[in-house]
Amino acid sequence: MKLHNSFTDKTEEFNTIEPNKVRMYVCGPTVYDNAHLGHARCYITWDVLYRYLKFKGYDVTYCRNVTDVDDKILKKAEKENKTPEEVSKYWYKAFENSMKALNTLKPDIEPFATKTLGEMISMVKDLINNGYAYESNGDVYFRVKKFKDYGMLSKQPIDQLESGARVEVGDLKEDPLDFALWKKDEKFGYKSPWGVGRPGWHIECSAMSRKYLGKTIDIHAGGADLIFPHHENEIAQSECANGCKFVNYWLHNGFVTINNEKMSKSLNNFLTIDELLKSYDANTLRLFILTNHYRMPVEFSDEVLTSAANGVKRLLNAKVSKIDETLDLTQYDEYKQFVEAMDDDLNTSKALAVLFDLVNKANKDVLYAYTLLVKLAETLGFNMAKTTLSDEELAEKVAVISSKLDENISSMAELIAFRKKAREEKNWDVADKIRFACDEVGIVLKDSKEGTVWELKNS
RNA sequence: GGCGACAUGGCCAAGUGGUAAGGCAGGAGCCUGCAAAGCUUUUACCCCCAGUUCGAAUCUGGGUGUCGCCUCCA
Repeated sequence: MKLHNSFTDKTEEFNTIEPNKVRMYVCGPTVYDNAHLGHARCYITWDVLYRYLKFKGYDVTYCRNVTDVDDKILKKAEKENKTPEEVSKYWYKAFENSMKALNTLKPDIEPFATKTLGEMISMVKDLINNGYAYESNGDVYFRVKKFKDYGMLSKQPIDQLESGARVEVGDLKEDPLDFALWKKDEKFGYKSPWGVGRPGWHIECSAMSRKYLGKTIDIHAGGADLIFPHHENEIAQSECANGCKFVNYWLHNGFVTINNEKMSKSLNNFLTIDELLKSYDANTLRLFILTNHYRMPVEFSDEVLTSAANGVKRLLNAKVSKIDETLDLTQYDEYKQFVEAMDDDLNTSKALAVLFDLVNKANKDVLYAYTLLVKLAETLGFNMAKTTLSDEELAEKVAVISSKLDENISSMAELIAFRKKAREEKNWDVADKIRFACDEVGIVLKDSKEGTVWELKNS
């Protein structure tokens, strides 16, 4: 398969370090507030990559960190008179719930920054020892100029960066470009060889990636806004500390915009995942996101979301036939087209076209179509299961219908049989009355030549 | 100022040299007691200009417009 590598700016054949094994790292959230649609795009995109790599048969280790030490968390803690741990724990839980609601798979490893401090400190020590970093009044900074490849990822000419950099009066840095590896903080800090302080944001990812995945990894992914300075700095730290290449493939997703502006916390124009899930379901958000290529910007609008919601209906309305586990799905053209599309730098838009083609075939009773549709749709993370009711819930609904009709009916099968008889007698008043009674409890009756089936509304 | 991305039918969107996938919305037809769903069918020469080529949405140059990064940010 091919993936677009931001480092080389080329779409390259994907080769793993170890045969059949993939180690991927995704920059996770800083947990201090609700996750919004922009986060959803990022984590759904990499969820699809994770799922697809597994689908391809790779043994994948997916690591996504949780940043739980950060200025924003501390600020919030002070404001709400809580400990930083309480704040980060609360918002991590919220994040986890949102991710679950979006039907994303849990990463294999979700390290917390505060639990990886040892690795960070040892990495900073290494950098000081080999001259890439220096201590300055309790802070530790990275000597950017010493790393000759600095700017390779973001393609920033180093002199341009310098002219744009702010030179602060009384700065503790040797050079304005230098960035913090460790920051003095006597109030909320942790013990270190340089006094009490906190790690810089960039070192967290370098350390967690090294601890859990190793010095050189296959994939490192995240939002495009992390390219500079975050990922640039990670490369500098990791390669200088480890003396080897850090990442083989850098992958970045595009932004969600709203009213033609990047959706972000600072612009305060974001829609949270939880809010959105009140109006649109997880499949809808996923379809909305996967309709676009992951590197393209995506403009949010209710119109587009509604369009996605209707698309999901078409997917789920595909005529159900029995899932046949014995089929060799790989032999079908649609399977090959799907794989070809996804192999081409995750062309989900094309892959979706294959899914819709299968919907059409399923509706025309092509035997393998439904089985293949479900299998491929689930590979993209769609939930193809029909919403169902527990026996108790259904019995309750039947009881309500029964009382409305003034009949003694104890099951849906009985109800449908009762209605069938009425229809055969062309007793339309009774048949319609049953339809309306069902409708009131959220059940839709679908008549066809083969008989009548019931479904839940909006599913 | 530096670096980069994008501009395809009413909306969204794929396609990166050979005469434009797919989804949504709309029209027409079929099916249908009703309802829902479904099936068939229908609408583009791809921002503008110049160039390369037998041939370009697709390559080159110029223009216009929109967005992003260069500070925390998915």
